[in-house]
Amino acid sequence: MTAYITTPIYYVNAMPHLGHAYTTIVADTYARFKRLCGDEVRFQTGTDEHGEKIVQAAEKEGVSPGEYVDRISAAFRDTWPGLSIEPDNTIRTTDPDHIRVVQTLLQQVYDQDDIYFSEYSGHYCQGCERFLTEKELVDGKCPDHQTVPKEISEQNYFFRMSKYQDWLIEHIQSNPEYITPERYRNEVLSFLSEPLEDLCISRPTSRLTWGIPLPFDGNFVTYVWFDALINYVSGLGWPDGDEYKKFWPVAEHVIAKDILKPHAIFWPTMLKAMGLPAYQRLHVHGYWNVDETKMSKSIGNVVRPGELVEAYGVDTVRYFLLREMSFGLDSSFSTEAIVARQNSDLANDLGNLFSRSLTMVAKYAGGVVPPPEKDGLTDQDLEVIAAVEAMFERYRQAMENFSFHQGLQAVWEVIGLLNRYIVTNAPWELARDEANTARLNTVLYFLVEGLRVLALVLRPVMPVASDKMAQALGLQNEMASATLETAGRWGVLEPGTTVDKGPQLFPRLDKKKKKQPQQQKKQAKKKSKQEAASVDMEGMITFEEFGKVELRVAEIVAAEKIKKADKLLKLSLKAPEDRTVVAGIAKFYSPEELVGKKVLIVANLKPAKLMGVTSQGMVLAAKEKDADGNERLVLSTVDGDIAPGSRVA
RNA sequence: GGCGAUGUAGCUCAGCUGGUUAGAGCACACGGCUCAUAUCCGUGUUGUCCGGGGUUCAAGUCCCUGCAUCGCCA
Repeated sequence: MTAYITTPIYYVNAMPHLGHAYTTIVADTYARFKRLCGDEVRFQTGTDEHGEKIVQAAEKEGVSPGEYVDRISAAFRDTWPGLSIEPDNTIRTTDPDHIRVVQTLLQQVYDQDDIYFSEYSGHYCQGCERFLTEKELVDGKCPDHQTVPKEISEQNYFFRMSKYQDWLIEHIQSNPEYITPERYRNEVLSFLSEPLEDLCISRPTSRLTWGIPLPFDGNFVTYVWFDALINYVSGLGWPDGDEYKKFWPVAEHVIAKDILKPHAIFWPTMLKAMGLPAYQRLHVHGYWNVDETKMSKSIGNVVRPGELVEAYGVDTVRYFLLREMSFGLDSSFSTEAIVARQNSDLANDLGNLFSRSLTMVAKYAGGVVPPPEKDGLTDQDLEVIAAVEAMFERYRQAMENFSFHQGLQAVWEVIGLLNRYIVTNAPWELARDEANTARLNTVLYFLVEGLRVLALVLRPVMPVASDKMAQALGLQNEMASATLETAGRWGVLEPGTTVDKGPQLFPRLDKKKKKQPQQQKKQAKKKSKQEAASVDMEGMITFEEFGKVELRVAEIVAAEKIKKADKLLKLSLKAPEDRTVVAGIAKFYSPEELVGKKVLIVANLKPAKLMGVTSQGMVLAAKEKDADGNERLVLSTVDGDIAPGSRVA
């Protein structure tokens, strides 16, 4: 059996963060799991290095794009070893081999007339690196970048994606596992229920030169997806490479939900057009929220993988990420949560089980694994065997389906059972009377054999810890080559092995003195202050928290009702930049009377779409209810004339 | 606005095709043990299973509706 697992290639306009780490850890864990199953595995990650944003980022730093991508892609590659991530290949879209493959495939698709030349005009936003539709614009501006897009009319090459729409729908419907979890499969099918447009795949060199030239027209470079997605086959040495032949038929991709469309729609249709078989499975995961909010550079809560490892150790980080997130859904990351997992799951349950078991083997059996009795196994013994076997089954199934949290739950049930087994069998009491030696030996053997099984199944998730466990059990050589086939059942451990407890596997973290990742120190300090305050001042916020809210004076320059919404008005404000804000005041103010008023707004509120209009902030108003329960709403304003945009504090 | 998902203990979540007293982990309280990393084991508390209606002998589980949150689309 073979397996091929990939991560997306990461765009090198930013440094690696938690999200990159998670995707790659998932792929690495799956790769290790498949190896544990005895499969021949190839695991590929890499970096996406072309495009306008790269050119801009390089310019900003005063270096050439080439130098820039060398540096950032190296940062990605250097991140992986610290996370126990061991890819077989780290591809770069600037690799000459990759470029050659992209050009060959482009030419092929072009020759069969699936790429055509056409004129296109529209609003091009440089920040987004794409054309925006009329509907996306807010007051003629890009809602994300607050800039007026350029009117560009240009000719480009298009891929006839629409031609393959029916095939794709059929393919997804007849392959239920093609896109998982199911919610994303449904999302794609729902998207495909509307006609698909063709895909623009080029940029004129007048605008962008940092890309792969189209083989059939030197005035253009490839734009994004043809360049990026093809990495999955170019990295295998398509068309003649042994790797390609061996691994492409079993390809599986891991992605985050933000790039679902390119992977679930562009890529399969591209493959179809290129005459290559479809990949087997696409695994889509959610986002990590950090302390309840979305991770973002502007909020400054970006979590750096290296700092996490420094603070908690690689095994805890990997375990936490895989255990905490239900694959497919969003999850929250917080230092509290990771400390809780480390202490309760790893230190108390698993670490302590190792420690107490091996101490007893040392104390009561001279540090050598004693033989179990041949007969006379008790119900407890049989329960352990049955539980371990059931766990193997569930574990296998769960890992195979990317339900890592469930796989780990299954493992932890065995850990719990072994801890109970110790109490019910009380080896320290058996040790008091030599008549019980045979029984004591059985109990000790069962414990160590249980530990061996744990070290085995935890290998894909916590490779370093698994090595330490194997070493403590005196099985480092056996474990290195073990598979579920050869070692994944009860009773494989040979009596007579010398065990050596070694240092603590997972130290408990003192909640108060816990180590903090460097960049989170400030935040944490702030937090502990808040916590202290919250003890006796429920509901109060700190000055810092208040400081996060940016209040400004804004002048209303225009107002109009939003169709189909009886409460909402669309306001155009000057603050001092132009912005659009949707306000729920239509029942209390007419559009006409609002123009010219100066109101207070929250200027740094996350933009939100209301009835199709993107609102960039909110207008403050006072609300009251009279005795009859009728609501009244009055806009807030300032006492005196002041320039729009003035900060309120 | 269209389609879809979600809403279960203080927190994070399991609950498949409707079936006896609704579960797990964490947290909390009490008790036990001493091999162990002040760890482990046992017992216990907390739930209008989002609200409202309906189908049924029986609904957290099905249907309708409302609210909230989220996603995709427009």
